[in-house]
Amino acid sequence: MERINFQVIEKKWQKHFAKNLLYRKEKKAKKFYCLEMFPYPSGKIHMGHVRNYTIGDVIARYKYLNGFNVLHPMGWDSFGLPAENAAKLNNLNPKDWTNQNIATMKKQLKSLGLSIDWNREISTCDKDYYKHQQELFIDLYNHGYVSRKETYVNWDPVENSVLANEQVINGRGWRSNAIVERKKLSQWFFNITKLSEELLSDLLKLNNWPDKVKLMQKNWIGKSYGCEIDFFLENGKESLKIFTTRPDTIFGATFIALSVDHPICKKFTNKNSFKEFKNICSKTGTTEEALANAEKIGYKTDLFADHPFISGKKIPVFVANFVLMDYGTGAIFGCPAHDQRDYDFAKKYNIEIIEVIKHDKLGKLNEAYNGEGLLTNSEFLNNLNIEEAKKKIIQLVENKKIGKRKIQYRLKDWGVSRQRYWGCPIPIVYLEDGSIQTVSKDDLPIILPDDVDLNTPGNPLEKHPTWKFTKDKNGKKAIRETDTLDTFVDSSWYFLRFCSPNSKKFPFEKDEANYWMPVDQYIGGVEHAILHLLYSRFFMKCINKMNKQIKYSEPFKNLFTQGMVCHETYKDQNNNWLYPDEITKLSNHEAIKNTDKSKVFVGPPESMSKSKKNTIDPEVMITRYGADSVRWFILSDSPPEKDVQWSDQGVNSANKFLQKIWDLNNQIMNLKETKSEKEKIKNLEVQVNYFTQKITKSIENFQFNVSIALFYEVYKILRKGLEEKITKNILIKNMATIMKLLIPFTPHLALECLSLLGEKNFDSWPKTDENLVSSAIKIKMPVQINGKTRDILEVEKDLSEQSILKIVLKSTKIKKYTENKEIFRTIFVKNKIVNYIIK
RNA sequence: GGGCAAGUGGCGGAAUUGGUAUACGCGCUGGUCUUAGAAACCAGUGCCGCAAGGCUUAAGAGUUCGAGUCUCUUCUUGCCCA
Repeated sequence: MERINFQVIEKKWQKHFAKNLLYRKEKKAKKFYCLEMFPYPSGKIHMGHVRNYTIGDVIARYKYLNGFNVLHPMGWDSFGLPAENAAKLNNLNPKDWTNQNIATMKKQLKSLGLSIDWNREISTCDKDYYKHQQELFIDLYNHGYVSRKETYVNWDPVENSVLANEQVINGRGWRSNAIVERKKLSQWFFNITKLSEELLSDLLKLNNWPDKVKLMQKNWIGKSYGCEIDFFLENGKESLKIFTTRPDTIFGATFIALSVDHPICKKFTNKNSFKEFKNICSKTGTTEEALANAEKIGYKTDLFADHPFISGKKIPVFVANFVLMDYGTGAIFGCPAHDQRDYDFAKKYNIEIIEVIKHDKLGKLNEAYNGEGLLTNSEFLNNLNIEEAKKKIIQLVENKKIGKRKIQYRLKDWGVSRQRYWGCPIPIVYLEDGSIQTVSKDDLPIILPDDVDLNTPGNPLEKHPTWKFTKDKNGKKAIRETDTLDTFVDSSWYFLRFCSPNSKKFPFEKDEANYWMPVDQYIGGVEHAILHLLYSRFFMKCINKMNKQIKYSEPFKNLFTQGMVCHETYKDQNNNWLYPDEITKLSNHEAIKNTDKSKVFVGPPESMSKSKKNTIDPEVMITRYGADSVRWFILSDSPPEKDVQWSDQGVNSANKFLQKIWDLNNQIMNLKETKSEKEKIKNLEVQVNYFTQKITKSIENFQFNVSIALFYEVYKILRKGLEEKITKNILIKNMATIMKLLIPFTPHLALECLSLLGEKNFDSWPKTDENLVSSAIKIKMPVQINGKTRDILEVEKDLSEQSILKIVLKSTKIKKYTENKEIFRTIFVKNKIVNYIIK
């Protein structure tokens, strides 16, 4: 068997891909924008990238072969903290480190044979990119989508720096291990909450997004209906506006809790006891989870409020650590019987507990009850269910003019300030009189300085000797904003930039954006289900509103979330992780360490990560087996939306099969002229047509693992055709059909085979002859007795019940069961099944 | 604690959506070739049984001529939110 040299043909065809893009000359052709989430240039590509970009490549090539004008670009999400850390470690500039990684990874991606249009490559850390981002920031600012607010951040006192929520682990900084504090800082925000309702309701339009992702976004936005109610303080002049989603429990209200930042707390700021309390509060983190798990503590004020529906009832006012100023009104009423936090709080501070919802353990409460039930102890609300009671009480509150029904969202504004160097500078200056100005668009880009000191803690731009000193539009002294933008901003509009990546004037050219957008197929990991996708939707909506010439308000028409790539983990006797090539497997569950032959503990497959050392380097695999084999394997073993387990045997067998295809192709070409009967020819053509249909359908359904199973089957049919010496031209024609179907999966091999077969047309998808298949193909019809299959008939399609029954009568297998028995019912479903019910 | 998925051989997984369960691949077993290994090829491979046959889609019930697929209960495992 002649073996193919993958390295040689892959290089050859990759040169071809670099010149031949997936464009149609006719601009009239229907467009298809295929986009995979762009990578962070961390150093080398990993198997997750291989899977993501292979899936995208199959779709892009398939659409192209079906006549679409395809946009399939790639870029780099190249700002972010890892570059700063790596730069410190290696004594490099983040820019150099990043660009080195980009060069490496680009070469690796090319070696996969992806159909990417590299002319459109963008990099978010490139000033030509972030210049336009600064412009967008100014536009958003001018349209009221940007604001500056004081807010609490996670502050690492050792690093002198703000931490993102995910950088806080068990209340400590991920790097310094210092206890994280809450610190109030002035930060820039994108006012995403202005569009909460639209972001929620437009989810209904996204018919081709996974339900799972839509649900996650829905929960994240968290729309709830509630009520604001004024509680008057004893003096009768001042009132506290509280927000609640459970107004039905108002008769169970036994205390009021305020956020430490509530305006009324100014009354106590001089008291030492309050200062001390506030200080303790600042020690808890800012996440919802941190607050939920933190011990509930309160500060009892000397204030009392009047219960709005029970005359004469006084309710104590507390300040509590679990009430947040940026949710609702910063004040709640506590109903300990039916809210666990309130219950914990009431137990601790000896507050009255009144149950107002009937349930099994009424009167014997040992935790809050928040299930269904009828109202009790609630005067005019008694015996209503929760929904009825909510309606009635809100009506009364509105009648009494002490509050109103209110819709509340869990979604918070998007804080975009980062006290970091390696990010997009914010185009804002501060004047000496304290006023704030946006930088003139003519002065963009504001370029990051190269000469920064990353080795002392704190914000590098702030400490730069000269960078921040500048002048405003009128020549007045000014200081630049030294925070940079969250890197999620960079990825919130890159899909628009790809439409016209070289535009000097605009972030994107309107005509190009209107032609290519929305993205027809977006592919990426489910880990971006909430933030990245929500922020991108927000940007698209803002751009649509700010500039009516952009037609679209949703960026991604179809979304596909692929699963992760997993591998077993290995640990040695000392509990250290081992790389797969440091061990030798003896059996499925046993392995030994290569160095000292000691026993290795084999762990279950987990998603590949450097920390667990269960990674496989794609470059090594591509060198060993070729890109086509790696692509083939990564698609073959699992449905794309599920996790896949990497297996060396799997990729090896992929390689073997591709060798067989190559061998078959050669044998067909080397065949001496043959001639066979018409019957055999027809049979082969029917089969190839049939598989063409099935493979096409499986691609449309994103079932690439099924496509691959079908290729194995159709290979056997062609191989049989060769052995039966079917007419050479027919074999060539049918082999070429299958090789065209193979282009999206293993483009190098498929194109090499096609060119040897003498095929000139490389860019159309095989058409199938539906009639040929349906008229010629015999179907297998199971014959059941009492629902159990007893025989399988091979019959022509569309036979009537009568003709089928005639054939059934001849079956000895069936006779055995029907002899001397009464058939009292026959079920016949055309082309499907016959079922006799006998006694 | 709440919500959403999912559970099919030794393993990854198929099943034209209610109609042959276990396609295809891996692994395993036996054989051919080879000095040997690798590779290649042939045959077998859900379970029980010598066989006829019976059983089998996490467990149990239900609807149906017929259930992996629909309904209910229970269990288990993931993911998201708390």
